[in-house]
Amino acid sequence: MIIEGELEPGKRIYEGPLCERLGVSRTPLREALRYLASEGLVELTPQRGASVRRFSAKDIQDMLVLIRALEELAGRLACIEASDEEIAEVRKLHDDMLDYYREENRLDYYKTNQRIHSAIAALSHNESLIQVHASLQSKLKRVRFIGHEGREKWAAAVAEHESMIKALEGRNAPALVNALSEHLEHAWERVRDVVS
Amino acid sequence: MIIEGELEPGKRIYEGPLCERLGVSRTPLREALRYLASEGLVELTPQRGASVRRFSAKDIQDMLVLIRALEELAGRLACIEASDEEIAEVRKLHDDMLDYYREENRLDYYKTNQRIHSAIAALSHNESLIQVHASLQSKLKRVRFIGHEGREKWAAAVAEHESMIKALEGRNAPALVNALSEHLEHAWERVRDVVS
DNA sequence: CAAATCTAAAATGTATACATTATACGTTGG
DNA sequence: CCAACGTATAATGTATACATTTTAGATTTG
Repeated sequence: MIIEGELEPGKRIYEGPLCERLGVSRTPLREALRYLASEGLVELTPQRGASVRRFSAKDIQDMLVLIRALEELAGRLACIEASDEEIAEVRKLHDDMLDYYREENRLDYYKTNQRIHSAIAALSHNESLIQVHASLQSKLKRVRFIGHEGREKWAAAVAEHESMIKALEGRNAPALVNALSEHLEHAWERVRDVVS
Repeated sequence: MIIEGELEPGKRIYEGPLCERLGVSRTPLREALRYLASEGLVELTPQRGASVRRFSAKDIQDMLVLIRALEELAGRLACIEASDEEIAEVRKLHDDMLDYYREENRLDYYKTNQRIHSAIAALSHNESLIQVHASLQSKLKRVRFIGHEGREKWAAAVAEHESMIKALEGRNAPALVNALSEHLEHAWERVRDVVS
Protein backbone atom coordinates (compact mmCIF):
# COMPACT_ATOMS: atom_id res chain seq x y z
CA MET A 1 0.00 0.00 0.00
CA ILE A 2 2.92 2.35 0.67
CA ILE A 3 4.62 1.48 -2.61
CA GLU A 4 1.42 1.83 -4.58
CA GLY A 5 0.84 5.23 -3.07
CA GLU A 6 -2.34 4.32 -1.24
CA LEU A 7 -0.68 5.47 1.98
CA GLU A 8 0.74 8.93 1.37
CA PRO A 9 4.24 9.87 2.51
CA GLY A 10 4.34 11.73 5.79
CA LYS A 11 0.82 10.69 6.71
CA ARG A 12 0.24 8.87 9.95
CA ILE A 13 -0.82 5.26 9.89
CA TYR A 14 -3.70 4.82 12.29
CA GLU A 15 -3.83 1.28 13.50
CA GLY A 16 -7.56 1.05 14.12
CA PRO A 17 -8.87 1.88 10.64
CA LEU A 18 -6.10 -0.08 8.91
CA CYS A 19 -6.90 -3.15 11.02
CA GLU A 20 -10.50 -2.97 9.97
CA ARG A 21 -9.55 -2.57 6.31
CA LEU A 22 -7.18 -5.54 6.40
CA GLY A 23 -9.36 -7.70 8.60
CA VAL A 24 -6.71 -8.40 11.22
CA SER A 25 -6.27 -7.32 14.80
CA ARG A 26 -3.77 -4.78 16.01
CA THR A 27 -1.16 -7.27 17.21
CA PRO A 28 -0.09 -8.71 13.82
CA LEU A 29 -0.45 -5.28 12.20
CA ARG A 30 1.90 -3.75 14.74
CA GLU A 31 4.39 -6.56 14.21
CA ALA A 32 4.29 -5.81 10.50
CA LEU A 33 4.80 -2.10 11.12
CA ARG A 34 7.92 -2.82 13.17
CA TYR A 35 9.21 -4.89 10.34
CA LEU A 36 8.55 -2.13 7.83
CA ALA A 37 10.20 0.38 10.14
CA SER A 38 13.40 -1.62 10.07
CA GLU A 39 13.13 -1.73 6.28
CA GLY A 40 12.88 2.04 6.32
CA LEU A 41 9.45 2.34 4.73
CA VAL A 42 7.78 3.37 7.96
CA GLU A 43 8.85 5.77 10.68
CA LEU A 44 8.04 5.08 14.32
CA THR A 45 7.78 7.86 16.86
CA PRO A 46 7.31 6.93 20.52
CA GLN A 47 3.83 7.59 21.79
CA ARG A 48 2.80 8.70 18.32
CA GLY A 49 2.90 5.51 16.35
CA ALA A 50 3.75 4.92 12.73
CA SER A 51 3.83 7.22 9.74
CA VAL A 52 4.78 6.66 6.13
CA ARG A 53 8.43 7.57 5.71
CA ARG A 54 8.88 10.67 3.61
CA PHE A 55 11.89 10.66 1.30
CA SER A 56 13.57 13.91 0.40
CA ALA A 57 15.29 14.44 -2.96
CA LYS A 58 18.62 13.90 -1.20
CA ASP A 59 17.34 10.65 0.29
CA ILE A 60 16.49 9.42 -3.18
CA GLN A 61 19.81 10.52 -4.60
CA ASP A 62 21.65 8.83 -1.73
CA MET A 63 19.77 5.61 -2.37
CA LEU A 64 20.59 5.73 -6.05
CA VAL A 65 24.27 6.37 -5.31
CA LEU A 66 24.24 3.38 -3.01
CA ILE A 67 22.32 1.06 -5.29
CA ARG A 68 24.71 2.02 -8.06
CA ALA A 69 27.67 0.88 -5.99
CA LEU A 70 25.79 -2.28 -5.06
CA GLU A 71 24.99 -3.14 -8.66
CA GLU A 72 28.55 -2.44 -9.72
CA LEU A 73 29.74 -4.90 -7.10
CA ALA A 74 27.07 -7.37 -8.15
CA GLY A 75 28.15 -7.00 -11.75
CA ARG A 76 31.79 -7.66 -10.97
CA LEU A 77 30.89 -10.71 -8.92
CA ALA A 78 28.41 -11.92 -11.51
CA CYS A 79 31.11 -12.04 -14.21
CA ILE A 80 33.00 -14.48 -12.01
CA GLU A 81 30.31 -16.42 -10.18
CA ALA A 82 27.31 -16.68 -12.48
CA SER A 83 26.66 -19.79 -14.54
CA ASP A 84 25.92 -19.60 -18.24
CA GLU A 85 22.37 -20.74 -17.57
CA GLU A 86 21.78 -17.93 -15.11
CA ILE A 87 23.08 -15.39 -17.58
CA ALA A 88 20.86 -16.86 -20.27
CA GLU A 89 17.86 -16.31 -18.00
CA VAL A 90 18.73 -12.67 -17.60
CA ARG A 91 19.00 -12.40 -21.36
CA LYS A 92 15.56 -13.91 -21.62
CA LEU A 93 14.16 -11.37 -19.21
CA HIS A 94 15.79 -8.67 -21.26
CA ASP A 95 14.20 -9.96 -24.46
CA ASP A 96 10.81 -10.02 -22.75
CA MET A 97 11.39 -6.46 -21.70
CA LEU A 98 12.18 -5.45 -25.24
CA ASP A 99 8.83 -6.88 -26.33
CA TYR A 100 7.03 -4.83 -23.70
CA TYR A 101 8.97 -1.79 -24.84
CA ARG A 102 7.87 -2.25 -28.43
CA GLU A 103 4.29 -2.80 -27.30
CA GLU A 104 4.62 0.31 -25.13
CA ASN A 105 3.38 -1.83 -22.26
CA ARG A 106 4.72 0.34 -19.48
CA LEU A 107 3.60 -1.70 -16.50
CA ASP A 108 5.09 -5.01 -17.62
CA TYR A 109 8.18 -3.22 -18.90
CA TYR A 110 8.64 -1.68 -15.51
CA LYS A 111 8.13 -4.94 -13.67
CA THR A 112 10.55 -6.81 -15.91
CA ASN A 113 13.06 -4.01 -15.52
CA GLN A 114 12.95 -4.48 -11.75
CA ARG A 115 13.31 -8.22 -12.15
CA ILE A 116 16.39 -7.78 -14.31
CA HIS A 117 18.09 -5.64 -11.74
CA SER A 118 17.19 -8.12 -9.02
CA ALA A 119 18.43 -10.94 -11.23
CA ILE A 120 21.81 -9.26 -11.72
CA ALA A 121 22.09 -8.83 -7.96
CA ALA A 122 21.26 -12.52 -7.60
CA LEU A 123 24.03 -13.50 -10.02
CA SER A 124 26.54 -12.29 -7.46
CA HIS A 125 25.59 -15.27 -5.26
CA ASN A 126 26.15 -12.96 -2.33
CA GLU A 127 23.16 -13.28 -0.04
CA SER A 128 23.79 -10.08 1.92
CA LEU A 129 24.18 -8.10 -1.25
CA ILE A 130 20.99 -9.57 -2.67
CA GLN A 131 19.02 -8.65 0.44
CA VAL A 132 20.33 -5.13 0.78
CA HIS A 133 19.71 -4.55 -2.90
CA ALA A 134 16.16 -5.85 -2.63
CA SER A 135 15.44 -3.67 0.35
CA LEU A 136 16.73 -0.57 -1.41
CA GLN A 137 14.92 -1.40 -4.61
CA SER A 138 11.62 -1.75 -2.80
CA LYS A 139 12.09 1.70 -1.32
CA LEU A 140 12.80 3.11 -4.76
CA LYS A 141 9.87 1.37 -6.41
CA ARG A 142 7.48 4.27 -6.16
CA VAL A 143 9.93 6.86 -7.40
CA ARG A 144 11.18 4.78 -10.25
CA PHE A 145 7.71 4.04 -11.45
CA ILE A 146 6.89 7.73 -11.66
CA GLY A 147 10.28 8.46 -13.22
CA HIS A 148 9.77 6.68 -16.49
CA GLU A 149 8.22 9.50 -18.43
CA GLY A 150 9.30 10.63 -21.90
CA ARG A 151 9.94 8.55 -24.97
CA GLU A 152 13.58 9.40 -25.64
CA LYS A 153 14.59 8.76 -22.02
CA TRP A 154 12.87 5.42 -22.23
CA ALA A 155 14.75 4.55 -25.41
CA ALA A 156 18.03 5.49 -23.75
CA ALA A 157 17.26 3.22 -20.81
CA VAL A 158 16.60 0.32 -23.15
CA ALA A 159 19.88 0.90 -24.96
CA GLU A 160 21.76 0.96 -21.68
CA HIS A 161 20.20 -2.33 -20.75
CA GLU A 162 21.33 -3.83 -24.01
CA SER A 163 24.97 -2.93 -23.25
CA MET A 164 24.61 -4.37 -19.78
CA ILE A 165 23.45 -7.71 -21.07
CA LYS A 166 26.12 -7.81 -23.77
CA ALA A 167 28.85 -7.12 -21.21
CA LEU A 168 27.43 -9.74 -18.90
CA GLU A 169 27.31 -12.39 -21.62
CA GLY A 170 30.94 -11.60 -22.46
CA ARG A 171 31.77 -11.66 -18.74
CA ASN A 172 33.41 -8.33 -19.31
CA ALA A 173 33.38 -6.89 -15.80
CA PRO A 174 34.72 -3.40 -16.57
CA ALA A 175 32.25 -2.94 -19.40
CA LEU A 176 29.41 -4.20 -17.23
CA VAL A 177 30.35 -1.88 -14.40
CA ASN A 178 30.47 0.99 -16.85
CA ALA A 179 27.08 0.18 -18.29
CA LEU A 180 25.46 -0.23 -14.88
CA SER A 181 27.09 2.93 -13.65
CA GLU A 182 25.88 4.94 -16.61
CA HIS A 183 22.43 3.42 -16.35
CA LEU A 184 22.03 4.41 -12.72
CA GLU A 185 23.55 7.82 -13.32
CA HIS A 186 20.76 8.38 -15.83
CA ALA A 187 18.22 6.91 -13.44
CA TRP A 188 18.90 9.84 -11.18
CA GLU A 189 18.43 12.27 -14.04
CA ARG A 190 15.17 10.56 -14.89
CA VAL A 191 13.73 10.90 -11.40
CA ARG A 192 15.39 14.17 -10.41
CA ASP A 193 12.65 16.38 -11.79
CA VAL A 194 9.94 14.32 -10.14
CA VAL A 195 11.19 14.40 -6.59
CA SER A 196 12.64 17.89 -6.30
CA MET B 1 22.13 -10.78 23.76
CA ILE B 2 22.66 -12.24 20.28
CA ILE B 3 25.78 -10.17 19.65
CA GLU B 4 27.22 -10.95 23.04
CA GLY B 5 26.70 -14.65 22.44
CA GLU B 6 24.20 -15.17 25.20
CA LEU B 7 21.77 -16.52 22.62
CA GLU B 8 23.58 -19.14 20.60
CA PRO B 9 23.35 -19.26 16.81
CA GLY B 10 20.82 -21.75 15.50
CA LYS B 11 19.06 -22.03 18.85
CA ARG B 12 15.40 -21.29 19.07
CA ILE B 13 14.21 -18.24 20.95
CA TYR B 14 11.36 -19.26 23.21
CA GLU B 15 9.17 -16.30 23.89
CA GLY B 16 7.93 -17.35 27.31
CA PRO B 17 11.25 -17.68 29.16
CA LEU B 18 12.73 -14.62 27.45
CA CYS B 19 9.72 -12.54 28.43
CA GLU B 20 10.18 -13.53 32.02
CA ARG B 21 13.89 -12.74 31.89
CA LEU B 22 13.31 -9.30 30.37
CA GLY B 23 10.24 -8.50 32.40
CA VAL B 24 7.98 -7.69 29.49
CA SER B 25 5.00 -9.43 27.98
CA ARG B 26 5.00 -11.33 24.71
CA THR B 27 3.55 -8.54 22.58
CA PRO B 28 6.49 -6.07 22.72
CA LEU B 29 8.97 -8.93 22.61
CA ARG B 30 7.42 -10.27 19.42
CA GLU B 31 7.48 -6.80 17.87
CA ALA B 32 11.18 -6.62 18.66
CA LEU B 33 11.79 -10.06 17.14
CA ARG B 34 10.12 -8.98 13.90
CA TYR B 35 12.41 -5.99 13.84
CA LEU B 36 15.48 -8.13 14.38
CA ALA B 37 14.29 -10.52 11.70
CA SER B 38 14.26 -7.71 9.18
CA GLU B 39 17.78 -6.78 10.33
CA GLY B 40 18.79 -10.38 9.68
CA LEU B 41 19.86 -11.28 13.20
CA VAL B 42 16.84 -13.49 13.75
CA GLU B 43 15.16 -16.04 11.54
CA LEU B 44 11.40 -16.48 11.60
CA THR B 45 9.77 -19.72 10.54
CA PRO B 46 5.99 -19.85 10.36
CA GLN B 47 4.43 -21.82 13.19
CA ARG B 48 7.85 -22.34 14.69
CA GLY B 49 8.79 -18.90 15.86
CA ALA B 50 12.17 -17.24 16.06
CA SER B 51 15.68 -18.63 16.13
CA VAL B 52 19.07 -16.98 16.22
CA ARG B 53 20.31 -16.65 12.68
CA ARG B 54 23.27 -18.93 12.00
CA PHE B 55 25.95 -17.52 9.74
CA SER B 56 28.03 -19.83 7.60
CA ALA B 57 31.61 -19.03 6.63
CA LYS B 58 30.31 -17.97 3.22
CA ASP B 59 27.75 -15.68 4.85
CA ILE B 60 30.56 -13.97 6.74
CA GLN B 61 32.71 -13.68 3.66
CA ASP B 62 29.80 -12.27 1.69
CA MET B 63 29.17 -9.68 4.37
CA LEU B 64 32.82 -8.68 4.40
CA VAL B 65 32.86 -8.37 0.62
CA LEU B 66 29.82 -6.16 0.84
CA ILE B 67 31.01 -4.02 3.73
CA ARG B 68 34.26 -3.54 1.87
CA ALA B 69 32.42 -2.13 -1.13
CA LEU B 70 30.34 0.03 1.19
CA GLU B 71 33.37 1.45 2.97
CA GLU B 72 35.10 2.09 -0.33
CA LEU B 73 32.10 4.09 -1.45
CA ALA B 74 31.96 5.85 1.90
CA GLY B 75 35.66 6.68 1.59
CA ARG B 76 35.26 8.17 -1.87
CA LEU B 77 32.30 10.25 -0.74
CA ALA B 78 34.04 11.26 2.47
CA CYS B 79 36.96 12.79 0.57
CA ILE B 80 34.46 15.08 -1.13
CA GLU B 81 31.75 15.65 1.45
CA ALA B 82 33.38 15.57 4.86
CA SER B 83 34.35 18.76 6.66
CA ASP B 84 37.81 19.26 8.15
CA GLU B 85 36.29 19.12 11.63
CA GLU B 86 34.68 15.76 10.96
CA ILE B 87 37.96 14.35 9.68
CA ALA B 88 39.74 15.72 12.74
CA GLU B 89 37.30 13.82 14.93
CA VAL B 90 38.10 10.58 13.17
CA ARG B 91 41.80 11.31 13.67
CA LYS B 92 41.08 11.79 17.36
CA LEU B 93 39.31 8.44 17.52
CA HIS B 94 42.29 6.91 15.80
CA ASP B 95 44.70 8.41 18.33
CA ASP B 96 42.57 7.07 21.15
CA MET B 97 42.67 3.68 19.53
CA LEU B 98 46.46 3.81 19.34
CA ASP B 99 46.56 4.45 23.08
CA TYR B 100 44.39 1.41 23.70
CA TYR B 101 46.64 -0.60 21.40
CA ARG B 102 49.75 0.36 23.34
CA GLU B 103 47.98 -0.42 26.62
CA GLU B 104 46.88 -3.73 25.08
CA ASN B 105 43.36 -2.79 26.12
CA ARG B 106 41.54 -5.09 23.72
CA LEU B 107 37.98 -4.23 24.60
CA ASP B 108 38.29 -0.47 24.22
CA TYR B 109 40.48 -0.93 21.18
CA TYR B 110 37.78 -3.04 19.61
CA LYS B 111 35.02 -0.59 20.46
CA THR B 112 36.96 2.37 19.12
CA ASN B 113 37.80 0.42 16.00
CA GLN B 114 34.08 -0.08 15.37
CA ARG B 115 33.41 3.60 16.01
CA ILE B 116 36.06 4.60 13.48
CA HIS B 117 34.52 2.50 10.77
CA SER B 118 31.07 3.89 11.61
CA ALA B 119 32.54 7.38 11.60
CA ILE B 120 34.00 6.91 8.13
CA ALA B 121 30.62 5.71 6.93
CA ALA B 122 29.07 8.80 8.50
CA LEU B 123 31.51 11.08 6.66
CA SER B 124 29.81 10.09 3.43
CA HIS B 125 26.74 12.06 4.54
CA ASN B 126 24.72 9.38 2.78
CA GLU B 127 21.99 8.27 5.17
CA SER B 128 21.16 5.02 3.37
CA LEU B 129 24.80 4.05 3.24
CA ILE B 130 25.23 4.83 6.93
CA GLN B 131 22.26 2.67 7.87
CA VAL B 132 23.16 -0.31 5.72
CA HIS B 133 26.72 -0.14 6.99
CA ALA B 134 25.55 -0.04 10.59
CA SER B 135 23.25 -2.98 10.07
CA LEU B 136 26.01 -5.06 8.51
CA GLN B 137 28.52 -4.06 11.13
CA SER B 138 26.21 -5.12 13.92
CA LYS B 139 25.87 -8.54 12.32
CA LEU B 140 29.65 -8.82 12.09
CA LYS B 141 30.26 -7.67 15.65
CA ARG B 142 30.49 -11.11 17.16
CA VAL B 143 32.80 -12.51 14.51
CA ARG B 144 35.09 -9.53 14.45
CA PHE B 145 35.49 -9.58 18.17
CA ILE B 146 36.62 -13.18 18.11
CA GLY B 147 38.84 -12.51 15.10
CA HIS B 148 41.34 -10.23 16.75
CA GLU B 149 43.75 -12.82 17.99
CA GLY B 150 47.51 -12.71 17.47
CA ARG B 151 49.91 -9.86 18.05
CA GLU B 152 51.35 -9.43 14.57
CA LYS B 153 47.89 -9.42 12.96
CA TRP B 154 46.86 -6.78 15.43
CA ALA B 155 49.90 -4.66 14.57
CA ALA B 156 49.08 -4.97 10.88
CA ALA B 157 45.53 -3.80 11.49
CA VAL B 158 46.82 -0.76 13.34
CA ALA B 159 49.19 0.09 10.50
CA GLU B 160 46.38 -0.20 7.97
CA HIS B 161 44.30 2.17 10.03
CA GLU B 162 47.13 4.68 10.04
CA SER B 163 47.24 4.73 6.23
CA MET B 164 43.49 5.12 6.12
CA ILE B 165 43.53 8.19 8.30
CA LYS B 166 46.45 9.70 6.41
CA ALA B 167 44.67 9.24 3.09
CA LEU B 168 41.49 10.70 4.54
CA GLU B 169 43.28 13.77 5.87
CA GLY B 170 44.85 14.28 2.46
CA ARG B 171 41.45 13.71 0.86
CA ASN B 172 43.20 11.22 -1.36
CA ALA B 173 40.29 9.05 -2.45
CA PRO B 174 42.24 6.40 -4.39
CA ALA B 175 44.68 5.92 -1.52
CA LEU B 176 41.84 5.75 0.98
CA VAL B 177 39.98 3.19 -1.11
CA ASN B 178 43.16 1.15 -1.34
CA ALA B 179 43.77 1.26 2.38
CA LEU B 180 40.18 0.35 3.23
CA SER B 181 40.17 -2.39 0.67
CA GLU B 182 43.38 -3.89 2.00
CA HIS B 183 42.17 -3.56 5.56
CA LEU B 184 38.96 -5.47 4.88
CA GLU B 185 40.75 -8.03 2.78
CA HIS B 186 42.87 -8.77 5.83
CA ALA B 187 39.80 -8.70 8.04
CA TRP B 188 38.62 -11.78 6.17
CA GLU B 189 41.96 -13.49 6.69
CA ARG B 190 41.78 -12.64 10.37
CA VAL B 191 38.37 -14.20 10.86
CA ARG B 192 38.62 -16.98 8.30
CA ASP B 193 40.15 -19.52 10.65
CA VAL B 194 37.59 -18.78 13.34
CA VAL B 195 34.45 -19.34 11.32
CA SER B 196 35.38 -22.20 9.06
C1' DC C 1 11.94 -54.57 19.63
C1' DA C 2 10.92 -51.05 16.49
C1' DA C 3 7.70 -48.17 14.34
C1' DA C 4 3.58 -45.85 14.33
C1' DT C 5 -0.03 -43.54 16.74
C1' DC C 6 -2.32 -41.15 20.10
C1' DT C 7 -2.37 -37.81 23.80
C1' DA C 8 -0.88 -34.11 26.75
C1' DA C 9 1.96 -30.24 27.28
C1' DA C 10 3.79 -26.24 25.45
C1' DA C 11 4.76 -23.13 21.87
C1' DT C 12 3.22 -19.85 18.41
C1' DG C 13 -0.46 -16.83 16.21
C1' DT C 14 -4.23 -13.81 16.99
C1' DA C 15 -7.70 -11.18 19.37
C1' DT C 16 -9.20 -8.51 23.05
C1' DA C 17 -8.93 -5.78 27.24
C1' DC C 18 -6.74 -2.39 30.03
C1' DA C 19 -3.47 1.50 31.11
C1' DT C 20 -1.23 5.45 29.64
C1' DT C 21 -0.39 9.19 26.74
C1' DA C 22 -1.57 12.49 23.18
C1' DT C 23 -5.12 15.36 20.96
C1' DA C 24 -9.00 18.22 20.15
C1' DC C 25 -12.58 20.93 21.65
C1' DG C 26 -15.16 23.62 24.72
C1' DT C 27 -14.94 26.58 28.72
C1' DT C 28 -13.20 30.02 31.65
C1' DG C 29 -10.42 33.91 33.01
C1' DG C 30 -7.69 37.99 31.81
C1' DC D 1 -11.29 38.56 21.87
C1' DC D 2 -7.45 35.76 22.81
C1' DA D 3 -5.07 32.67 25.63
C1' DA D 4 -4.81 29.19 28.92
C1' DC D 5 -6.75 25.45 31.13
C1' DG D 6 -9.50 21.29 31.77
C1' DT D 7 -12.04 17.56 30.17
C1' DA D 8 -13.44 14.07 26.86
C1' DT D 9 -12.11 11.37 23.12
C1' DA D 10 -9.08 8.57 20.77
C1' DA D 11 -4.69 7.00 19.86
C1' DT D 12 -0.66 4.13 21.21
C1' DG D 13 1.74 0.74 24.48
C1' DT D 14 1.31 -3.37 27.11
C1' DA D 15 -0.70 -7.40 29.17
C1' DT D 16 -3.60 -11.22 29.06
C1' DA D 17 -6.68 -14.70 27.17
C1' DC D 18 -7.93 -17.90 23.65
C1' DA D 19 -7.30 -20.84 19.37
C1' DT D 20 -4.33 -23.47 16.65
C1' DT D 21 -0.28 -25.92 15.73
C1' DT D 22 3.79 -28.25 16.95
C1' DT D 23 6.35 -31.39 19.83
C1' DA D 24 7.58 -34.83 23.01
C1' DG D 25 6.49 -38.85 25.53
C1' DA D 26 3.98 -42.86 26.40
C1' DT D 27 1.26 -46.45 24.65
C1' DT D 28 0.00 -49.66 21.35
C1' DT D 29 0.64 -52.63 17.47
C1' DG D 30 2.97 -55.36 13.86
